Amino acid sequence: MITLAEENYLKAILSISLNSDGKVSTNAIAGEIGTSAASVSDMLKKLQDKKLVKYKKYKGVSLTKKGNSFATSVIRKHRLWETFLVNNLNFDWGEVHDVAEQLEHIKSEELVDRLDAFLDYPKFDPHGEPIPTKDGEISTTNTIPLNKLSEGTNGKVMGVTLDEKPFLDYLTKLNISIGTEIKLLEKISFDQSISIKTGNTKQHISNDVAKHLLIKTN
Amino acid sequence: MITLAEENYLKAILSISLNSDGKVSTNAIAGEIGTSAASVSDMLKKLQDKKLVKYKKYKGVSLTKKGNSFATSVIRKHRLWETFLVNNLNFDWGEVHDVAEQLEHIKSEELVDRLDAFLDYPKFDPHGEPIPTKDGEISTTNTIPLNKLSEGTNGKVMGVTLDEKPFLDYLTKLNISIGTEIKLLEKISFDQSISIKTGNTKQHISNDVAKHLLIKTN
DNA sequence: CTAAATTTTTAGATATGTCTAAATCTTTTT
DNA sequence: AAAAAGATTTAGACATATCTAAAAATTTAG
Repeated sequence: MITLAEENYLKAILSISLNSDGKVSTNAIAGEIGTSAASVSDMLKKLQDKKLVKYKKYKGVSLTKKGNSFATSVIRKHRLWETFLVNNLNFDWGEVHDVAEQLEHIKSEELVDRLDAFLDYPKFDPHGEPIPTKDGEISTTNTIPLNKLSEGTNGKVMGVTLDEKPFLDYLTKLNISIGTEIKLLEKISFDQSISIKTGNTKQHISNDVAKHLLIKTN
Repeated sequence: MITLAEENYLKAILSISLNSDGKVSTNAIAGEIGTSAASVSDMLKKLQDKKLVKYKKYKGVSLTKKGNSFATSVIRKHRLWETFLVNNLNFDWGEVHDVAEQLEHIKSEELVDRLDAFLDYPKFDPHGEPIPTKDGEISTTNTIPLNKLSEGTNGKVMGVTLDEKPFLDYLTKLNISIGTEIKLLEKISFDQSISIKTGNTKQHISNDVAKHLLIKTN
């Protein structure tokens, strides 16, 4: 049996490896989970024993096929539950993360499958993130972060890559959500901040915000 | 913070005290939870420290107002989730217990309230058991167990008091569910088994089955 | 290419919740 | 009312998952 803590470690390792390449470091995991490097070290040994990760001391870690499958399944559950919370229980997209973090650990294949059917097999969650299928496939989209666009380009917001309330609340305040049309007006080289136009409004946002907005160009 | 194990103990204590009076014994709790009397003893001390139960060594235990409130809340969540699973995810009434045992521990007031609204404030769960309201009120019904009815009486099944798959599957096989009209034909004094008529079918069931069927007489 | 800085691991504790076996208290039986 | 039976508690372990502090390995910098 896989425990709740183990599931969280696997999910963290998968998250990190999706945004970087090569082995995942102990410190990166500690940062992601919010625990000490010592605890991570301990846990990596346990995950190794269970054949969920490949781990060499001081050399970082990577998921085995089995570990990847568990991690993907947790992400699938998380995103399906977020979809349910927003679509059916009328939660705001900034309010669902913490509850979904709990719901993702409910153990029942049948439940996940039926929830998926109830939601009519959604492909993306309320943040525009792809929902892995039952077989673990994650659809990719040809989107790029807003901060990588060149000046004068038009596009549409397809997703956000940060699921934290302060960030999502700020986007709501800026009138930005999934589907919003955005034109990149100007990039300031000094601090990488950018000017954008949404509707008839000109706004200025930091690079930290822009890098978490996934854009599909027109 | 109240832990998952503590919630289960409180729920068990409430369940037992609803079906008996006076203090709840260590052994009864051990039986309900499926653990040893020693573990129960340990846990009762912790619950006492948290002011969730009143406990005197060797003298049994009872819930404080605070403990009762937590326990009722867990039962509320359990029954709301069972309702969701049956009504919306098309689970059979015998399949929902184990999943609901997990879902009942999800921590979010907001989630429970919104689920309640989504389900349109149901008063009874799929087994006919009353769902406590947000303020902890549990509606009572004037039903009696089938084995307490007198011969010749007609009535309708309003609920079952056992949420276990083998029992519920057997009822399904007997064509008995919530709403079924039943006439008690004969009580056998030897083993307290009874003959009943449902629709045009005569059937014979044991006292163990009959005592878990709640009947409202016509 | 050594020395300092950083990262990672080990060692030793702590908290939770469980267990078995033994001791103690309570209830029942004779 | 003493002995036996039953229920409950204590004592001592164990597993999980965490922590801090110290040690060891690796990486970076001069």
